[in-house]
Amino acid sequence: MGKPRFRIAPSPTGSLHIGNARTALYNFLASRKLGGDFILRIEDTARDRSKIEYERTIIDGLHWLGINWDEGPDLGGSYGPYRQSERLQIHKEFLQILIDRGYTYHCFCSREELAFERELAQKQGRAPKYSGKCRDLSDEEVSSRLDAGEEATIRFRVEPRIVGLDDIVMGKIEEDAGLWGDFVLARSDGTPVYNFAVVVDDHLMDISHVVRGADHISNTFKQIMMYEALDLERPRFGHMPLTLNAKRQKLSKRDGSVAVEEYREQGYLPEAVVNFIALLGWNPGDEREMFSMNELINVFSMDRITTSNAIFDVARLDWFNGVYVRKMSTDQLAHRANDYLSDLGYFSSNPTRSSNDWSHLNGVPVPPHDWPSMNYFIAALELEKERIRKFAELPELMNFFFVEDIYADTSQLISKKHSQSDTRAALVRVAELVGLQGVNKMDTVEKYMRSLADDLGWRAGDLFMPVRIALTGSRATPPLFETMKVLGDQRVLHRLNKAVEQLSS
RNA sequence: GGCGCAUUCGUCUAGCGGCCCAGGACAUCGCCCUCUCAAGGCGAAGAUCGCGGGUUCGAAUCCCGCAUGCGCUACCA
Repeated sequence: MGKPRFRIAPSPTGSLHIGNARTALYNFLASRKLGGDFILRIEDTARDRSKIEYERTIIDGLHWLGINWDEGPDLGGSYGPYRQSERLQIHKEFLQILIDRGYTYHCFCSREELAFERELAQKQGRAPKYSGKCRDLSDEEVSSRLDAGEEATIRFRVEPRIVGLDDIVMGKIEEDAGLWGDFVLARSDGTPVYNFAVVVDDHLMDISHVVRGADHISNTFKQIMMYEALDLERPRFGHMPLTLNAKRQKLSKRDGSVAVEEYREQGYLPEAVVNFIALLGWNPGDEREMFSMNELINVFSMDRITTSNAIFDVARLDWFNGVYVRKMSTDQLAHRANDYLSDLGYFSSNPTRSSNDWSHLNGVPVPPHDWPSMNYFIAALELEKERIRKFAELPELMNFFFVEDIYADTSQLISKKHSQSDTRAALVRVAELVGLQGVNKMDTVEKYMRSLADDLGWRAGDLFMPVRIALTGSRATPPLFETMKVLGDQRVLHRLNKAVEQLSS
């Protein structure tokens, strides 16, 4: 046997699902850890649900996460083609082997007939398995019905016995094939069914390890039987537990954010998503929990994959993301945030490009003005950095840095402990102070502000809050004086005066 | 209904016969820090290890039942 070869075989029936991403990640990690190959195969078996644009989304999503493969529809490779739909001929050849060896038979039962039988069985409390009605049709009958143009599927003759496997994560498991009934290998239009195609493809692609979701366990038993009928060496199988939603069901499209794309859109960092997902069903055996992709490759091992399903808890993802945000250099963070915001049309370091402004967030229609430089953005971001959980929060958090006029609620503007006119007078004095001192000397501004509060007989906090509201429109902001420094004299004065004006009426 | 797999704090998990009347992390709550919000520090609360039987001197850990959950049960993948 050659080197370890892993694969992921998503079907392009939707964008990259979080569960698929996790399966991909584990396969990727295992392949890198073992110095093997990782293959992407698109399971697009000619179906109404498969769409080529989803293939693109899946590839993009995987790349975004930092997962790369050695062979795939986009890269090629010596085991191609890597789209299942392009392997039809190959599948048919292998199907012919099975037919020649007598493992199959033609089935003329109609879908309606089958559905009816299934329903009946359900109603009577019997296992709904195929009756085997067409199993022993004579060769003459088969060929004459075929000649007459009757449609037929090809079924696999299941010989009742116990099928067992030694699963990488589940251990030894088995199932009684006697319960199955003969299953379909090829549809009446001649196209092979997934369960058969995987076997052929995995074999031809020399896959050594098939690691996939536990929802494939039943399939695996059937596939094992086909490997044997085809007389092929089978790969090692590993079935990993599923990712469940908060209602403890298999994560599905209706659960909202199940697509990796959505997390990207909400401004999560891919390294945080990877870290979080890696720990959903696997752990290093000690209490470490922060891992870069490379560290994951180093410590990953398949025998530490958990056996029970895990619920996807966004709160934990949020925490991971916050940690990564804080850990990153502000420069780097700024570039990432900038890209994110630009994509949303919010912000561009190139002033001529965007016509968007930040002000729609509080409903005040202010035209864009004074387009900030990257340095200004970085300075502002530096202050917000430890308050960010994901980039989607950025506009709300940083809004006040970028609009000309912020909206300050008059009642919020008035110090809780003091009257409107007293607050107004206090703000006038703050404005004088700023006008005199300049906001850049932050340390002294703070000193002066504190002594001003003393003069007024106010507690410092009672003075700072109205100023904060006047400058930012919010009660929750970065430290006041640093914020003033970033805003600069002009903005600070302008806003202070506005607030004074507002309090005058 | 049948079959398969799973079952430790709300969530992710550690644990593979004595170190566990169960450890860590997220979330929650409290305190400290503090100009607000965060971040950070400290602390609290939170799991009769799904239930019932065994085995054993001793079980979260092994065995058997039951319950629950999830998955599969298609001419879907």
